[in-house]
Order: sequence, then structure tokens, then C-alpha cells
Amino acid sequence: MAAITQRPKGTQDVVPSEVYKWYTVEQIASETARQFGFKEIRVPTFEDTGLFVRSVGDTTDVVQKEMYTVSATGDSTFTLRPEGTAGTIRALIENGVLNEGFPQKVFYILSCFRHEKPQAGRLREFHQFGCEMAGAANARADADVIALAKSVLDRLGLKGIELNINSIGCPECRSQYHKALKEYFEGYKDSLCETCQGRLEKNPMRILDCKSQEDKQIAENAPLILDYLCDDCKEHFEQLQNNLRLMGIDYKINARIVRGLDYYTRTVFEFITTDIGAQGTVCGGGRYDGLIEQLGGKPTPALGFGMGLERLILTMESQGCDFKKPEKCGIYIASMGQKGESKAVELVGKLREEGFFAEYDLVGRGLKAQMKYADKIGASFVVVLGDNEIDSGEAKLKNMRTGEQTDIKLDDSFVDSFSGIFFSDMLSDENFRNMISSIAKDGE
RNA sequence: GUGGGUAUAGCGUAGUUGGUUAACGCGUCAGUUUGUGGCACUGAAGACCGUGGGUUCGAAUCCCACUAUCCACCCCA
Repeated sequence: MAAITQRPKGTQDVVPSEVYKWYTVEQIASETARQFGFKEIRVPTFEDTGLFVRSVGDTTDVVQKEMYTVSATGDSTFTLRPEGTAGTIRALIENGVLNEGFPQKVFYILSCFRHEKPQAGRLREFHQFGCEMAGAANARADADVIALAKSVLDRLGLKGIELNINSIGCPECRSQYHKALKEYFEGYKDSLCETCQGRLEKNPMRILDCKSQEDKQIAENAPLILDYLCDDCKEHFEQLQNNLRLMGIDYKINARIVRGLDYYTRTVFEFITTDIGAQGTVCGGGRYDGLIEQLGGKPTPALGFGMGLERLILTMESQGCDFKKPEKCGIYIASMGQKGESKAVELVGKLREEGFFAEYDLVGRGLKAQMKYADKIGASFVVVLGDNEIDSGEAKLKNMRTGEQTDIKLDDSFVDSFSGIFFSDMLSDENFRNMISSIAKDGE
């Protein structure tokens, strides 16, 4: 296959027959966010490279080797966002949104870009649903944000997704901890695997998460961050847990979760599934109290999370979750002959004006083929228009589910008559009734 | 960047001691007489068997290289 007809490595096409899965996730995520008081924000796909270097951190993998940086004509370089938080916070500062009172709560659905080697659940262009909250220092805010993420996962129908939480403290307690950790691992330096020997300098906390059997054993007795938290951080973490308990949200303290972006402080969390391979973090986030100040805003506590839409969909597929089915054609108008074709165009136009999903033949199929097509696209009703119908001004409206046929006039009353039959059929449909009653139950 | 797997029609696959027109299912299109779908039957279109070399009288089938893709490490959503 020629390169020009091939999508770039690590990107994905969503074909028409699959988009409904995306609609489902996007709709549930944004509706849930709005219900929690978050408003949508839309920001550019690319930002000044420096923004990511300063926020994500210049020692992180994301900045060091995964950024898509493009130079425009002139001297500035831009980078396709590798994550959503930096640009969002930048926008909140730049537009003065943080002066409009606290807390500020925003959400977004956008694509991110990282130059990584693709594998299951990891793409170079991927999509994130993210939420950010600024101006709330209280641990209740942490719990609230986690509750929002949890709600989204629940409403998508996902099961067995484990919430892992941890506190990585503030910069003060973390540097204490780093020191202790380094001292500990120095003692085992020669036994550590190669990558971990490198981590010793760069980020000793990562050694805790190593998969190597030997390193795991060494790490078992390593000092824990939770023992090094200052009083305030410790209290914050306690409060978070109290709130989670109040909300009935199960969690696991996992001292090994360490986020790979530098801006995190105190609370970090991940929702993890084992259903989609090695890249099982379906949602990751935490608090970043220093970021806003670091980017030039007034010191303002903040926190947020990102969810990978591809990973959500993968998990839903693997768990057999329900996606909202795409809407199907309400009425297909088949036609034969010039007069019938003209009438079909006219009626479909009127039906669409009234909001109906209506279609007619566009490729010149025979009657039988039109019927097959109507069946294939799942049309609820079909009308056949030929010379006989045009002359008599009356046609048969066929219910494709029951096979039942009803006479219908082709004059101005057509749309109203159809409307009546269409909705009464919906009410008599068992699936529809079940749907309505389950919605009513949810609302109780 | 480091490993391992795979590459046959739109999709899913068969095709292993190398041998004439590469098979099947789904899908697509058309028909099965008279103006009405779902089932069944018939037929058609659609593949330079990832690319390039090599071995051989002869390769989808063996060898090499390349490319793509998948999975894992790493990292993260």
C-alpha cells in the first residue's frame, strides 16, 4: 500500500459504523461533568513549546522524547499538546477566568499527541476527556473530582475498575522522601535492573513500580512516601479518604503510583482495569497546587484528571458494555417512475422539516432493491410511490417491523398522519417501553 | 530505543513434502416472470497472495532484506 493512502503510525480512523461508540462516551462524559458543575472549555491543539516544558517538566519522558514540535515560519516553535492540563490552565489564566471566583470547574474532550511506540491502548494521537478544578485546596475537592471520574466510569457501565490513590506530598516532604529512597536503593545498586539503576538518579520513585521480580523484592522494604508526609499533607490525605468513605467510593492506597508529569503534588490517583492489556490506566489525575503560579498566575491550588477515550472504549468492548445505538431511519420512501420520484423528494423534504429521519432512493435502484435497502438501514416504515399512488392520491404505509400496512393520503395531511402512526408504533414497541421505564427508574 | 508475533479480496479466514484458472464465510451488486424487505437458492464483481530480491523447470507456500501492523518492555490516558 502506498504511504499516501496509509494513516500515520499510531493514529486511528473511526469508521462510520463505529462512531456511535464515541458518541456514547463523549455524551456520558460531558453530561456527567456538567451535572457536577463543570463547564466545557475549548483550547488550541498546539501551544508554545515552553508551556509544556515548564508544566509537564523538562525531565519527563513526555517532554524529552515524545513531543511533536513544529516550527512555524519565524522563530517560535509550537508543540501539539501531549496532554490537556497545561493548555487549559494557560487559558484560564490568560482569559482571567481565575478572577471570576472559585472554584472554577472546566472539562474538555480533545486529542493529544505523543511520539511513542504504539501498542494496545497506546496511540500517538489519542483522545482525552479531562476535568480541571481551580481554587479549591480542600480535600473535599479531591474527593469530588474523583467522584466525578467514578461516575463517568459507572455510567459507561464499566465494572471492576480499581481506584488507586496515593499522596506524593508537597515539594518539601517529597524531597525528604527522595533522599531517603535514594539512600535505601543505593545499598542495592548492583542488584537493580539496568533501567532502575538509571532511575536511581532521575526518579527513584519509579523503582517502586518496576516489574522485575528482583527489584520488586528489594522495593518491598523501601521507605514509604506516606511515612514522610508533613503534617499538612498527611492531614489532607486523611481527609480525602474520609470523604471517599462518605461517598461510598472504594479505593486502594497504592504507594507505588507515581505520576509521570512533574506538576503533581499531594493527591494522585488512577483508575485501573486489567481488561485491555498492559496499558490499563483508564483515568489518571491528581492535585497540582503549584502549577498555576508556575505558569504566571496567582498562587492557586488546583487539580484534575484525564481519561483516555480509546482505553474507555476498549474496556467497554471487552466487558460487553452497551453503547447507545445510533438512530435509524424512520421512514424510507421508495419510488418508481418519474412522478413517484418527484413525490418522494417532496415528501421527504417535508418529513425532514418536521424533524423525521427520512430517506429515499438516490442511486436508481429497482423497487425490490429499494425495499432491501430500506430493510438494511433499519427503516421503521416504508411507503411505495408509483403511478397508481400518485393518481389515486393514496399509498400504503408499511410498518417494517410488523409488516402491517396502513392507507395514507399523499396530500398535505401526509406528515401529520405519518407522525401519528409513527409515535403510536413507538409506544407499542416493547423495547421502547422498557427503555422509558428504565429512564423513569433512574430518575427516582 | 529493545524484544517477540503476524502480513492472502471491504471484513474474517483456508490454503504445511513448493506444481495447471488462489478457496470459503460475511459484506456488496444482480436475479429467482407479473409493483414490496427479512429466509432460501442462483449468479456477478472484487486479491498483482505487504514490498523487493534469492533458491527452483516452477513459490502464497522455502531463504534474506525492507516496510507495515500487533503485543510486551519503557512511559502514560
